[in-house]
Amino acid sequence: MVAEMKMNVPGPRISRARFSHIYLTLRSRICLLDYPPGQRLREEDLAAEFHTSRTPVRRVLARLEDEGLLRSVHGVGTIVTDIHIDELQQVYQLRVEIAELIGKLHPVHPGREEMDVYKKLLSRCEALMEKPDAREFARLNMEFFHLLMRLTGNEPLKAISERLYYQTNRIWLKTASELAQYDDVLLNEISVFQREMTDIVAAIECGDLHVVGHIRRAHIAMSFARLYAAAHPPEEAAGKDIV
Amino acid sequence: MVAEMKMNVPGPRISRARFSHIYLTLRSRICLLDYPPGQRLREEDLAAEFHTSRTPVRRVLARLEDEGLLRSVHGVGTIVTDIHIDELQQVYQLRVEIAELIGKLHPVHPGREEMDVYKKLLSRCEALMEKPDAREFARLNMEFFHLLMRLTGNEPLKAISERLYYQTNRIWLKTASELAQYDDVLLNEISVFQREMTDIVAAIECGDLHVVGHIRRAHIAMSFARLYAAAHPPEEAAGKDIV
DNA sequence: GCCCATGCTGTTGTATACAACAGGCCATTC
DNA sequence: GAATGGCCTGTTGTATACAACAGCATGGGC
Repeated sequence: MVAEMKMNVPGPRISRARFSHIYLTLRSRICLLDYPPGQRLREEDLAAEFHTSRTPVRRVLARLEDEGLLRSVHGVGTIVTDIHIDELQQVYQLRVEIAELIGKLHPVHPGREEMDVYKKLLSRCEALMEKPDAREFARLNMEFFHLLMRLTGNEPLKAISERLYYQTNRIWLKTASELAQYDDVLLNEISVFQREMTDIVAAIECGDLHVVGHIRRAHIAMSFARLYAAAHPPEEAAGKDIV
Repeated sequence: MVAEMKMNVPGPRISRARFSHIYLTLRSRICLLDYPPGQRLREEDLAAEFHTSRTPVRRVLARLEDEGLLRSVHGVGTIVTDIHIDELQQVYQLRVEIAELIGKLHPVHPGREEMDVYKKLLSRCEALMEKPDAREFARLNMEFFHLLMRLTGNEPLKAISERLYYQTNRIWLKTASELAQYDDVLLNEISVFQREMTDIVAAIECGDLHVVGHIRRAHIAMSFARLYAAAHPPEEAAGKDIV
């Protein structure tokens, strides 16, 4: 009820809504590589696009910089940060540990209509197997993540998990786009993802949210291992050398 | 050499240093209750105090608002958030889980001079037993926390732990200041803290940083339990009712 | 006497002009 | 011809004027 009372506040609402809109839009563009690493963003361009001035835009950019997605340099520009799997190892290690807390802290069992959303994502994933598309895969991954976050009622946990997720989720698209065996890798990744979703949905239907955490943990760890292996070819000549 | 060239960059350095200074100062004031919950901060006053304009101050306030320490309301003011133990339960639950990760992820064993700092804090704690002082206790607690953070090399873990710590660490000072048996509670709390520090120092000297995490976890959980009990008297009439 | 409307005051949010800064271009010089 | 110095452009950081907003007091109407 307290939350609903806040909905009545009209003044700050439009301000916060605009901030949220710009923030989510830019974050999405960064994570889908619409703004690839190294891209320079001009504050005035963004201000014009969102029909506002630089001031609100700078608020958003400052937050994205806090989260490690941007870097503003005086006199140069605001640049999308580059990422490398080596620098993300710590984030992945933390994500692995925290993944288990979903389903452990304040577990929330989804209702029927929420399960339908899972089913819908699963069918979209099957369709993706027929017609692979990296961007759609990335979107699916993000939507699935946000759905998983609804399994816990612990708000700080949600916020932290989301922050860490968005610090790492670009790396897959970036690595994939640099790889030679693009289609093979993509198809394999989709297949793995499909299995993860299937397993997690099964675990939820069993009512055991702890298991969801374990599955998730395993998949995050394996995902990192695959990315790490792709960036560090095992001694002998690999398919393609990055760097 | 490349790193040293960046040391010559004067421009952004002073900007970031100023931001950091204002941020740390305000956060400290909030957490030491120099700015008690409900206090209204005027952006112009802060700007004058730090010899700058509202713009940089607003950057800091925005971040403190993100972290839940402030709340800006258009047309009203920027207000220090009020806190209640019930609303912090989720944060505490998360802190309990995350505490164990210190010493587990990328453990860093302190050197001799760092151990001396621990010893120095311990002696300050002993002195505090003789002459209890809530504010000095809070400071000691904060310094000890920051020292503990040096036990891990995982930077994201540090950042998250710090964020969660500062979301909760005011509640003790606030609860204590509202309590009747002020001195007794304070002395007991110092005593408990002294035991925690002693145990943790012993664990570090044994070289087992995992144990440090377990000790820390136990103490955070117990600290929450004591605060919760103080706010929710066990049915029958207690010493004093809050609310 | 009470109630409502309206203006007043003080605050945060926004827009914008200006300062500080980095990088590249070009002319000048050795 | 190459190197170096200064200028020039474009960008982010800062300061400040103005708009939007909430709360309160005050006065008029009933």
